[in-house]
This record gives sequence, structure tokens and C-alpha cells, in this order.
Amino acid sequence: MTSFDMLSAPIRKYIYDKGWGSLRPIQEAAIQRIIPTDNNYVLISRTASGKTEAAFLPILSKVNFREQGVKVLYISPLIALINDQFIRVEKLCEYLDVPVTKWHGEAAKGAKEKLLKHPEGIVLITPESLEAMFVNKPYQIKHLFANLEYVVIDEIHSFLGSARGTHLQSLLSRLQNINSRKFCIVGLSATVSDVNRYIELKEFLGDPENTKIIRDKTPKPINAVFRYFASTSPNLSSDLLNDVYVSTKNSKTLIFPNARGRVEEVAVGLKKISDRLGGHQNYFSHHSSVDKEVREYVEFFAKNSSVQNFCISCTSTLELGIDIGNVDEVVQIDATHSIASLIQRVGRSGRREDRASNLFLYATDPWSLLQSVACWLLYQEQYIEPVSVNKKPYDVLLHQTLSIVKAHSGMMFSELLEEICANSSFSRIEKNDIEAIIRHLAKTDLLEKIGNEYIIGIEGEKLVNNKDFYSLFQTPVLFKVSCQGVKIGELPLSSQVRIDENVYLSARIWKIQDIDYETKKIEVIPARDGKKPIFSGDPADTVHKIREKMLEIILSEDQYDFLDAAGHETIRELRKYFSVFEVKNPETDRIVHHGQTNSTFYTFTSSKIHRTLSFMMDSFGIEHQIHDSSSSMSIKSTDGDFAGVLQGIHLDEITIVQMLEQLIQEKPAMLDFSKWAKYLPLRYQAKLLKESYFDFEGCHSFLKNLNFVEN
DNA sequence: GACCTGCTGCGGGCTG
Repeated sequence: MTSFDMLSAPIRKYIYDKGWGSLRPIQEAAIQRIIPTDNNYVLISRTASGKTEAAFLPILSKVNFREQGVKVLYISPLIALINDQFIRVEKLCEYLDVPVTKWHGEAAKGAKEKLLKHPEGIVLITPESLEAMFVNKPYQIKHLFANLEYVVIDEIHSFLGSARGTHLQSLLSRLQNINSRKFCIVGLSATVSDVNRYIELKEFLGDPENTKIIRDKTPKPINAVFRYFASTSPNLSSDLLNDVYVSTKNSKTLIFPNARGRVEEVAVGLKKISDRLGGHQNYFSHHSSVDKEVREYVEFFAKNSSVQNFCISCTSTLELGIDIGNVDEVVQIDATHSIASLIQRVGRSGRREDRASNLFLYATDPWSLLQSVACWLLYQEQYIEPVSVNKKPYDVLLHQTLSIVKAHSGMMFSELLEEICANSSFSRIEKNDIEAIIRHLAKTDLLEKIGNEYIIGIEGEKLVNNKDFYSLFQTPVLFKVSCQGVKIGELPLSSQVRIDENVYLSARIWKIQDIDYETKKIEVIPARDGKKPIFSGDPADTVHKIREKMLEIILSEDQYDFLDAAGHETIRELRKYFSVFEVKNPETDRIVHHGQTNSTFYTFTSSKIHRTLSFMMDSFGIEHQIHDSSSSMSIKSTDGDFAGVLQGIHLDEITIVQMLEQLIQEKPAMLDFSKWAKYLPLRYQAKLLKESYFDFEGCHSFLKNLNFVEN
């Protein structure tokens, strides 16, 4: 039977009315598999290849919507994505007479109440709203979701390898718990690594044996152009901005400059050039600190601008599948930290099938150029970095224990233990560790034991009844910036935030007039000139493979035709500098350059291994400094034989945990990477730190095979 | 220099 014939009559009519000549490959494959089987599937296919329909056409053909309850639950990492998908799915569902409901923090209350009265059809939700439902509506959640047939998870890669992902995994497990029948899961993504045959992904869905991957690997033609403009100051060179302007002035463009401050610098800089030369006025900035309504306006403008060109300077806010219509060009300024990120960004351009994507990769320093080239070569080899999933997520366990106890309002110890042990996201955590954590919660008044039952304790109430409880990630405190009642965005309280200081925000220039420290508000007026805003944050980690590729490029003699003259010259100089070292094997050989006062160890390894090396060197009194972006560390020359010392270190698990316990006691801020870690017993804090923040295993195998090449 | 993501329930003020 053809895929089209396998679909139900109303769905066939939908396709007919849409005027689709044929189904996309990923849609054909999904229909052939989803309709006749009850497996879980993950559909992997590039952006704009029709993944949403690939999931919903067969699911809607198959599901019996006449039964009680919500039948299909769609989970998305972003509210903006839910709002986009709602419009598409609702149109499709008009053919079936099936209601669709948005359920997130900004969705209409009326629609939610209607759903509670008549649970039916399809619900689109965020993980945090699902968590809130478990905590505040434990009875209604059964009423709503006890008859699910399908759960669809959009942008599933964005959840893998993070605490938010483990949280979602736990919620799925709890959802399955309240269902009498097994529901099927369909995940959607454009970027998933197939290292180890997708085992992380399959385990994430809780049923590895019955989870299949459907992947459309059809490549997409991309015209990549590298351009090198060295920056001599913290600001971008005017040559670079002028070049970007010329390359993008007649197109619909997205620019990714990697940091919010730089996003503003680029948006304002290009706007000024355009003003001077009489170009278009549609220069915008889009990142987490631009006011939400402003961002929505920018998205709306991009989506609905058929004739007018525009240029949006943005961070990863525009990396996922929010619908902004057709983009002709993507500009990346300095290297992405991952291949996955590069794929998502490239995927945003040339969404029309017949058009190739244009990609401009600018670099402002030699190391960034090198990493950029490494990412590009790995991308062409179809490599995507693996995600590291923490198998013992004690922090998520603690959070979910509070959530489960709150939902049950009173639970026997054995009952609680049983529910946690049955949760697939905690399957690698030993039973006695779970017991120890529950006892600790009772000891610290997060839980309270009354008779034979556990309830939420006095301290626990403060956490559970706070709106901050529903998420596993934390956000810094920012000051709201507005101009005469018009919201513009947010700024952190930095040294820059002073009266009369001028600053860029939302692609415009402002003068700070008033700062209210109580209400955390900043009042501004328009200004003519200013500086880029200062934001604080941690850079994302880069994996070992990218750094190793960088060394490979240095050792190779390949000439890359995608580089401009300045890029060629920069790579040539890097090769020349390292040519005095006799490096043969990029997998094992690493360079140490001994200078007069310092030695430089060119590690060419991951950010996590850098942190681990740094921790070990601190412990053994080797004075040093890590430079992650240039893949190196400088070491005081008096510590001459640090290489021998490092390779001589053999730390067993117990010693590492003891050392980390001490580190946490000396520097509690070490736990800032996790929102809930501070409520754990010290030993589990140390274990979590070891697994999530450091990489002792990777560091050990890196050091074991290491061959130091010195001058 | 340095990414991103989400949010209940209730009360007060306003509109129709």
C-alpha cells in the first residue's frame, strides 16, 4: 500500500486540499512505520523537511479520538514553538473535528478550563507546565492524561544531556505510570549524533528495545565562505562590519555573533552603516534579554516580509524551529561551540527547496578561525558530537522526590521508594542512595515524617509553593529596562549600569536616566551613541573531537578553497608556529612550549577535560592558567615537570569524591551549575559535581595515552 | 569577553 493510501480519509483530503504533489521522504517513511506498529520513533531530518507533518499525519490517522481523555500530547522546549505549531496542527485537525489546546504559562486560561471540563483531542505543552500540573493538579492530570496514545517531543536533541532533559524523562515516566496502556512516543529533531547507534536517545525514551530511528540523511547544498578580519580591540573591526553589510544588504539575513553584547554591537553597527548609505532600516536584535514583545514583533516582521529585506542579529534564540519564514543568508561570527549548533544555524537559510543555503563564516582571531574550520570539516564529514548524559542525576532525583510527595500529599516510605525506583530516569541510581537522599530531605525539613507517612516539610513548602519550583534551570536576576512605559529588555547589574551611561539594547541606543534598585528597573531615553551592553554568563563547552580536529588541521598541508587570503595566511602562520614540534599523531601527541618564565601546554582537548586538568593541578600545587578558547594552559616554569606529575596521578573514585567534598566546602559556588544540588547531602553534591561538571574518565584516558612533544 | 529555556494562584484594578 502507498503511504498516501494508509492515511485516513480526512487526512488524505487535507493533503489534497493543500495541493501537495507528493509526500516528503521522511513523511513516507514515518507513515509506513508509525501506522502499523506500536514502536517509539525518532524522526531525524533537516529543518523544514516536514517533520511535524511526518509525525502528525500518521498519528492522527491512527488514533481513536472518540475515547475519553486527551489522546495526543505534544511537548516542546519553547512557548514560541507551541504557538507556531498550534496554528499548523489546528488547521490539520479541522479536517478531523478534533480540538487542539495550548497549555503553557502564557496560554489563555479559558481554554485550559474548557479542557479540564472536557478532556479530549490534542494538547501542546512545555515540560514545566506538565510539572506544574503534576504538583498542583494531581487529580486532574489523571482525568486528562490517563488515556494517552501518543506523545510527540519536538526538538528532542535540545533536551538530551541536560538536567531539563532528565526532568522531562522523569515526567514521561510518571505520565506512563498513570496510564493503564502503554503510549507511544515520537521524537523530532534535525540534529542527533549517531555515535553508539543512538543509544542515549533510545534510553531517553525509556524503552530502548522498542525505539527505532528514522533518519533522512539527504544533504543540502551549502555555499560556505570564510572571511578573516582580526580584531585588535574588544570591538569588531569596522572592516568586518562593512564587509558583513555589503554581503547582506540585499538579503534576508540571520547573523549569529555568539554573545548578547556582540549581537547588539552588530545590530547597531550595521544599522548605522545602513543609515549612512541609505540602505533598509530593518535591522533587529533578538536574544533572551530583548523584551518578549519586541522579539515577537521581530519574528512577525520576518515571517510576513515577502518583499522587504531584513537582518536579525541573534543568539541561539533563533536556532530552534521558530517559524521566521525564508532566510537567504546565515552569517556566523566566530566559531560555534558545537557542530550541532552549526547545523541548526545553517538549517535556517534557504528553506525553499530549490535554493542552496548561503553561509558566511567570519573569524576575528586565529584560534576562532581554526575552530570554525574544524567545525565546518566535521560538519561535512556528517559528524555530530555525542551528548553526555549524567546517569546518576541526584539533583533531578531530589526535585522529583519533592514533586512526587507534593502530588500525593502523604506517602509511605516504601511507596515513595517504589515510585522513584520505577522511574526510568533514575534506574542507574542505587536503592540505598535514594534512601539516603530521602532521609536527608527529612532531616533538613524539606520532608516531614508524620506517623508512617512522608509529607512536604516546613522548608520544603517554601520551595514547592514557589513558581521557581517548576524548572530545573536557574536564571540570573536582571533589571528591566524601559523608556516611558515601553518595555525594551533587560540588563544585568554590571559596572556599566550607571546614570548617564549610554548603552545598546534591542538594536537601539539608550541613555540611562534612573536606576531603581528596589524594583530592579532601569529608565532610559533614546541617545545617539553608546557602548555594547555587558552580560555575564558561562561559555558553552566544546568537545574533544573538535579540538583534536583543530590539531589535525595544523598538522595537515591541505589548502581550503573556502578561505579568503587573510584566512589562508592565518592558517599558514599557525602551521608555521607549530612546525618546529615533531608531532606525528594528532590523537596522542600534544605540544609543550617551554618559554623563559612560562610553559604553554597546547592541550587540544575538551572544555570539561580542561576543567578537570585544572582541578588536578590545583590539588597538586601546580600554578597554571587555562585558556579554553585557545585550547591551552600556561604553567609557571618552576613547575617544570608538570607533565610527569600529571601522568603520575592516579585517583580512585573515593579519593576524587573526598577531594571534591573539600572543594565544595571551601567554594560553595562550585555548585552553581545545578539549581537543586545545594539541598543534597555533601557526598552526593560531590558525586554530581564529578559527573556533571568534570570529566575524570575522559581526562584519565587523555593523559594515559599522552605523548608530550617539547622544545 | 562568555547561549538558552519556563512559571501557580491569588488579589487588585479596570472594563463592559
